[in-house]
Amino acid sequence: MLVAVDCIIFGFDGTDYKILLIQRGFAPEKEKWSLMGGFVQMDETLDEAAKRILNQLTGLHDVYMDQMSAFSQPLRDPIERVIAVPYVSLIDIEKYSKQINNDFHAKWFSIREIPKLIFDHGDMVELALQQLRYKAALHPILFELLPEKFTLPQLQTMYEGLYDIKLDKRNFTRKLLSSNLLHKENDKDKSSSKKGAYYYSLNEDFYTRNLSNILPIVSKSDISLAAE
Amino acid sequence: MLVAVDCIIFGFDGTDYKILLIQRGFAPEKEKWSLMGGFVQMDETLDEAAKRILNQLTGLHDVYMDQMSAFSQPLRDPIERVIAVPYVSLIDIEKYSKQINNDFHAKWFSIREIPKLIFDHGDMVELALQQLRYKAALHPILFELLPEKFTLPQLQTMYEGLYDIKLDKRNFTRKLLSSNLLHKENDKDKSSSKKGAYYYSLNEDFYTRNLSNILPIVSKSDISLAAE
DNA sequence: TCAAAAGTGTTATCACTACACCCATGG
DNA sequence: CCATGGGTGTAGTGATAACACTTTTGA
Repeated sequence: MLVAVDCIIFGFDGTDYKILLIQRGFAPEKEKWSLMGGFVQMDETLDEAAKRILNQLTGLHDVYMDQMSAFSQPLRDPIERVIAVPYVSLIDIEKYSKQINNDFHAKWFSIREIPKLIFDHGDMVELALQQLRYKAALHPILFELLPEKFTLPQLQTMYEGLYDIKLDKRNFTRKLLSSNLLHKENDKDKSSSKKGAYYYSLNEDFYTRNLSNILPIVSKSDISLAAE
Repeated sequence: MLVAVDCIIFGFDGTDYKILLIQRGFAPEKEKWSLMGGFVQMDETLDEAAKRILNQLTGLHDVYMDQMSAFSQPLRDPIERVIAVPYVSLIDIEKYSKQINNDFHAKWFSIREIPKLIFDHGDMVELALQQLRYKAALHPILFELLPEKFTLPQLQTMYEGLYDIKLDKRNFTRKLLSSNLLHKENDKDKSSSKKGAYYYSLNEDFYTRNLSNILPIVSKSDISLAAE
């Protein structure tokens, strides 16, 4: 029996959530779009395999990764029995584009326009999104999608996009600022307005201490449909 | 590479949380205490394997089961490479004792007195408990541990035991009753007091609809230490 | 009759929601 | 000078937390 790891790699470009897909260079399903994946080697853990595979594609290290439930339908891969363990990763889309590895013909797709994927990769993506919505409502993980410095309007757009909701600017700002997660910078981002929006950065200490704590950003009613 | 499933089976006896362990009848680690487990067959999914293995030991069907993250240290099993996928199950301890299968020398252990387990099973149990605490704080899953009819004091003891906290009886009652999860029966349980406590049963419809929704029973501060 | 557990209300505090105007700037 | 997006405060409402006495009944 083989065990594989598949990476669902999320990015956010300021407007849309994207996932990174590759075009398979080998049979079966050559040329079809697929998640980046690979077999687990005899001397590595699943986490190590996932890191290795993500690094192969993106060149990135130290990326947020989260193991999902295994996919184990006996016939999910028509050639042989492969149990797949998907990993959700969140990356800063800008960091990636600097380190791109073109061997895999990778491309970002908006999550609203995902092509048909091989095997059960489509289900994996759907589940990954559900889980992202669930988890992001309780824990401040979405910061992983942003660059070091970001603005409050960017942050808000990111949350609004994930749940397809409108949030109140004032309430959102208050909640985030009172969370102690943010550190205000002195400079502004003027790319999207004339006035400019102040940059913020993560309070790293506080962030790592609180990643596993419950710290809801959106309200319960917004996530009820997205439960794990 | 082999893939195995291990079952962490929780029960609650009215006072303590217990897990069901077996005494291994074969090498390696013969006679040592261990989780009930088994290899995944070529024609079954992981969920099916977990159900099969749980049924072998307990005789039970339709049990709450939840897949955890895989354990994949290359040397976790000294004989050969086995990736283990643990499953948390919650069962009504009374139902089990009626259907006990003695082939496996199974025994309930209080979670405060768990013996040394083989391989990394001890870590699995610890992680399972953490996850149970996390999940039970957000979703009404602990009912799976109780018989059809139960009392509010029982329920409260169960929550208090899991988090090692004291809850206010009035606030707890109010929260549970306002949740719509419970249906009051006409009879009382007189086994633990002279006055007797009314039995309640689950509103099944509402329960299944809301299992995946967020419905906190204990407060955030109680679960912060137990995050996934 | 009394010991032991069950049941029941009220108030204060805190978190969440809704809502509208002024500010700064580049063009 | 004006169009555009950024920034800020307050009041009402609902949820949570703290708190103590009465009821029932078997022994």
